[in-house]
Amino acid sequence: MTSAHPLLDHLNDAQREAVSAPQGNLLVLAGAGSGKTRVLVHRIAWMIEQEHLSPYSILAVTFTNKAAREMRTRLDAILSLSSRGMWVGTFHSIAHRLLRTHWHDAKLIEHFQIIDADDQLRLIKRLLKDHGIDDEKFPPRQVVNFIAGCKEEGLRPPQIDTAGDPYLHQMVELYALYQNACELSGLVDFAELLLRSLELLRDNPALLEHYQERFSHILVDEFQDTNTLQYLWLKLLAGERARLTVVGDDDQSIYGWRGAKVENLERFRDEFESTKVIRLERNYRSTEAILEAANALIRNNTGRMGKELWTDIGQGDKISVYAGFNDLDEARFIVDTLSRTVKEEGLSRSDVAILYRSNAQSRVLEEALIRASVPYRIYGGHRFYERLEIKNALSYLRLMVTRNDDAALERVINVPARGIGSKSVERLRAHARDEGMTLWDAIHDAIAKKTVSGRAANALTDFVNLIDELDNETSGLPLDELIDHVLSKTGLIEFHRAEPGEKGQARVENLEELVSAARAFAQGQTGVRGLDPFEPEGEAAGEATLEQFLADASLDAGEQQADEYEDAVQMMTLHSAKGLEFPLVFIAGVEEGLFPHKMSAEEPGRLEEERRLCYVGITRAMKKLYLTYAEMRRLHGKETYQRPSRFIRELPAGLVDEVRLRGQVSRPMAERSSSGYRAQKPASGLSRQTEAEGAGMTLSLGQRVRHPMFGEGVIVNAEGQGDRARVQVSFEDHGDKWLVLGFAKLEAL
DNA sequence: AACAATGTGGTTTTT
DNA sequence: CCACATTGTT
Repeated sequence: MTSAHPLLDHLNDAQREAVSAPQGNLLVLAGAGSGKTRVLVHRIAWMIEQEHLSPYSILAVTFTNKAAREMRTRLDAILSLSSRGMWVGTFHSIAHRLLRTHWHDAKLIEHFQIIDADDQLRLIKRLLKDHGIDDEKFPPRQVVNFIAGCKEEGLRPPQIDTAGDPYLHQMVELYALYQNACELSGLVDFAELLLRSLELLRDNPALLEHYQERFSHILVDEFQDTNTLQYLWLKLLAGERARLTVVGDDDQSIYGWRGAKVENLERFRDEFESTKVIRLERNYRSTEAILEAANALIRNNTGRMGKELWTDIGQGDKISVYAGFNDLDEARFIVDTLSRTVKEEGLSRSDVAILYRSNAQSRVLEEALIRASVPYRIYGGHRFYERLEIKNALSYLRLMVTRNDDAALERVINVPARGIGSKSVERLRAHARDEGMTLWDAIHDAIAKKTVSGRAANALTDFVNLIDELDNETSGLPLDELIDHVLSKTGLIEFHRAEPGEKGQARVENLEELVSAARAFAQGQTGVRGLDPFEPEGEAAGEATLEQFLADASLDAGEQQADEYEDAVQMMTLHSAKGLEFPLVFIAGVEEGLFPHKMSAEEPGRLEEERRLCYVGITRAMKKLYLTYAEMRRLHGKETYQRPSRFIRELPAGLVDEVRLRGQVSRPMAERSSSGYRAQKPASGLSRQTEAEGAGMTLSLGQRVRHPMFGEGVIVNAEGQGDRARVQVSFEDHGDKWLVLGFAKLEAL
């Protein structure tokens, strides 16, 4: 087919329609694997090349830095002119940019710093202690969530109606205290970035007018993940004139627990003028079997916007469900199966993903992989910039930029130990609180007024001198040399090197990595900025500043790096798997209580989110999908009986191939009477039966056996010992099955 | 100020 | 069971 424009080549009808839709508000409901990024990128290119829009008037918003980078890269690849001048970034990075540029109007200090969840938690803990508030009644975590929740709804303390509820009243009080502390220290948290920038625009009509005038076209990715604040932010920025293209999938909304509002999709359709809706339902990723299973599963949810994935790739293999005897058996099965498949199908190990609901599940799987010498890579866990040694280093750097950064100061005032113990810090805090000043100022004040002991005063003097000297000595140095100097002069390198075992070594390497990261940042950063009349003069182009580096570190936690070059099996939670695809996928622990997780099982809304999570997992698979579960699992140290997840039952029977039928193998029929699968642990009856069965069985390959349900067959494989011994029997009418000798009623022939 | 003993709780986490 | 945080001990 010949297209009107090369940008429309190799697109299907729906994609083409989305790319070339006339200027106006557009909602693209893009199913998994339907080429949504492609559509987004091509639409932007279309606007520029076909409709002669300036890149300067386009704003593209994503949730992750990775997505932003990918979009920029792909744009530059298809665009004939540079995408410079176009804003592409995450909600947070764009908000940050606005605040940096207009810090004064935003009522911030010029060198404000960003604090992460960890800093936030520490700050809250300190506040609770300082004000003698019971941290049992007000768990710090909950307080942090409450504050973030309020901000995400766009609420400031005075606007919150406590309705006479003393608990709520206290929470709001804490919110106010926390906010005060942040203001004093020049700290801004993630939610604050957004709320502040919204308030900045709302309260400065001229500024708002400027940006509304500029951004005539706004595009948003993963719209189902936006929260109320982000929605309001977009709406404000868009004003009456701008045209929005938003892309999302209500069926892949899995961050509701973090404030994301799927409803924003419908809200957008209803509130933005004459929004056109286009569905991308053709999937280029998975087999029919996988898509039909996913479709069937998600049909159990209510209130969907409606979408059915389809493909012409072909039917493909059925989905295999494996019932592990226990979690170890489940892991063994996964490792055996993936090793065999990689070998037989010629896959790379990185074509294989093992997905799970919670991180705790990775352990058993890891051990099985190690035992089989299969290289693997785990995503998630601690990110680079969140590591202790890195945060220590960054805290020194932050103090160099902003002495008032209490969060940073608290972290490193005695790291490495320099004789400023908890008592001294306690006293300083009290001093700071009484005088309404920051810790940095309190140190000076206390020394001047001699309210600290001589020894403490000396140590404190050394500390403030250290920071000042660092600042002076490094001015004008390239970023990496600057950091290198700070690391050695503060003694951080030595401090971490002295830590016992491998840990110290690893930490030093991470610190060295930080220096390299700074070097890379400096190289990538030079001369990218400029063009914006509202941007500050001077420092714009030229060398990367420490401040820019710190902001980048806060807003982009850094890819998980570790043996990136080795071909390894990919392990991650279902949440982190969103957006990825793999030829071979295992979803482990598909059990009631685990997935859906017990914390989410009662509330219908949360259960539906778990189901969407399962949908996300299933649609990651391109060619073959395995769902596995364990009938017995070690959870929190004790053995628990697990039931297969309801999600397995929701898959059409015709698409499912039970690798080993649950129940047949794991428990004798007699044990299953009383209360279904919650049956008590098989006790005395088990061992007796094992002996009886075991005694009569001669275990040899090729042995003919009879099973009460499957009839006659031949033993083709065996493994294990005692009552855990399992044999693989090739039945005449039922194919191959693994049976546990201790349970299955096999009769030698 | 470092270390052991003891207690507690244990989804998911783009920024 | 195991990772952590807080308490008590030297």
